[in-house]
Amino acid sequence: MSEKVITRFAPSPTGYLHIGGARTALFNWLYAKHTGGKMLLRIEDTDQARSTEGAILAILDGLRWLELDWDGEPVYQLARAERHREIAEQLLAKGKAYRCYATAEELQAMREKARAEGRAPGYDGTWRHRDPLEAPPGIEPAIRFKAPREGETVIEDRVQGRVVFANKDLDDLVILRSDGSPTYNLSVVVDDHDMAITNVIRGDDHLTNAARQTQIYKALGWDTPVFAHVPLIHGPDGAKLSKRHGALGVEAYRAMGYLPAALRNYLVRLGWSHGDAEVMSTDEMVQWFDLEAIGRSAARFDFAKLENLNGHYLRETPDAEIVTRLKALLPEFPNGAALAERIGDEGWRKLERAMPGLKERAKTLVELLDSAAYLFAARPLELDEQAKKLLDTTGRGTLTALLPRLEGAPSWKPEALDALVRTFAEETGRKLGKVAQPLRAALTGKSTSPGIFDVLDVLGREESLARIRDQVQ
RNA sequence: GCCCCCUUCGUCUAAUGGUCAGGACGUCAGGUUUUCAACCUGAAAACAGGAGUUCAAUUCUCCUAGGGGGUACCA
Repeated sequence: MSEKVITRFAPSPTGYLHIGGARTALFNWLYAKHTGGKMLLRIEDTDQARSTEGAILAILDGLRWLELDWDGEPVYQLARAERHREIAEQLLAKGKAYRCYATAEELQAMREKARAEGRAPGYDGTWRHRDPLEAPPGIEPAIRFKAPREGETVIEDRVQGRVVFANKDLDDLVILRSDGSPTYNLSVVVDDHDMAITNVIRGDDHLTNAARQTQIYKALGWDTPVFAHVPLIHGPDGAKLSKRHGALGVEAYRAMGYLPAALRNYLVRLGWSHGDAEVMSTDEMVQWFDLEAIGRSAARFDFAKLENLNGHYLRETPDAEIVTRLKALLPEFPNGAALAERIGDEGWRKLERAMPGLKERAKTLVELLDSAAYLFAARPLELDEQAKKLLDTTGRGTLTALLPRLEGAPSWKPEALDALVRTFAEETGRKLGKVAQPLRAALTGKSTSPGIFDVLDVLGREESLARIRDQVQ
């Protein structure tokens, strides 16, 4: 009878939900779904100086946007400090921990000395056996865990394999600060135990912590969860992911116009694979995901691949949904409010009708909206002097000269252009000689390249295309 | 410094004690397309280096180099 899997995602709210955290959350979520278990969420806010309410909201928002749901209410670690303290006292009572009266300066000196001697820098255990009566007055003690000094601590990691640490390299870590607040390694152990976590899936920057935590589990007589330490994600240059690269919050990816499904698909393939499968549905991911297939080396973040994937998902997304997402995205643009006003209901309708032509050439929602700018541009268009001169003379021949200018000068074949103008005249019910004005109104100059076809898309692309083909032949 | 982890095309990765080392993104060249995009076809592109084990190593072992993580009264 196998226990039901319970994973957890445990971010510390000191910033946004970054891309590495998002992948960790995804892996936890996938593993929980795959095994029919649960994923819990724990906010590790014990660093009160760095934790912020805004960061908590950003993380919850990010998870929701990525559609990674968690079970139950989030657990706030800070609220459990009393319980952590209780366990620290228990350890103290059992002689598995002790009070340490060393000052910050003494600790500093200790580290330097150890380093100079080529030993692992760490607490030397001075207060392990020393009589508390010798404690200097006025110093509040911290409580240190009495780590084993001999032998080794072994972690059977589902990703990293068997990792062995010599106990002599692991010092007596502080579990309760002199101000009475618990430290990370204690809180994590107690919370994971109390929350009945069966699988800890996290970044491999926690590998050493896993060893220390294992020691604490043992001292407490608790079973350790199954560990899986996944490699970190690096920037395009191979260095640690920083703000300079892709270490943006997921909300930045949303703002750049990526779809959650695309981001999930991209992220899951970073460090994990299932044969040659590249594009996979969430259901497939859940079905195929497993910890053993996670690689052991760090992966670099590659925007080009994300873009490609996003374009793929964009093309598969229903038009109406794209419009909905665009509407939701608009407020995040610097000129969002103004743009929203300019578009209006009519604009959204036009946009949805033009969608088939628009979405197949955009890689992101932002690009898509950008290329649709002609639909909502202010009229009349801004034209340069030469274009105006040409317009003034009107007539079909002139239009032929004008259009390429509007287009950013693609090379139109005369007969195709003629057909286009003809089509446009028909569609709009104008006489051939009077097409310039309305066409000018339909096009929008400024940004990007509107593309005559996009105008036709509004009218009904398929039909227009067919007519042009007929006429050109 | 010390401890731990990693190393297959530019990038993400697959596979294997004997393979033409596979796929995807990107790149390049064609095709299709009135532009762009998409799409189709094709091409270039990798086992970090050195020992050892073996009839045979990309695959197993060791060393070196390089990269990464940790080394707090941060998480």
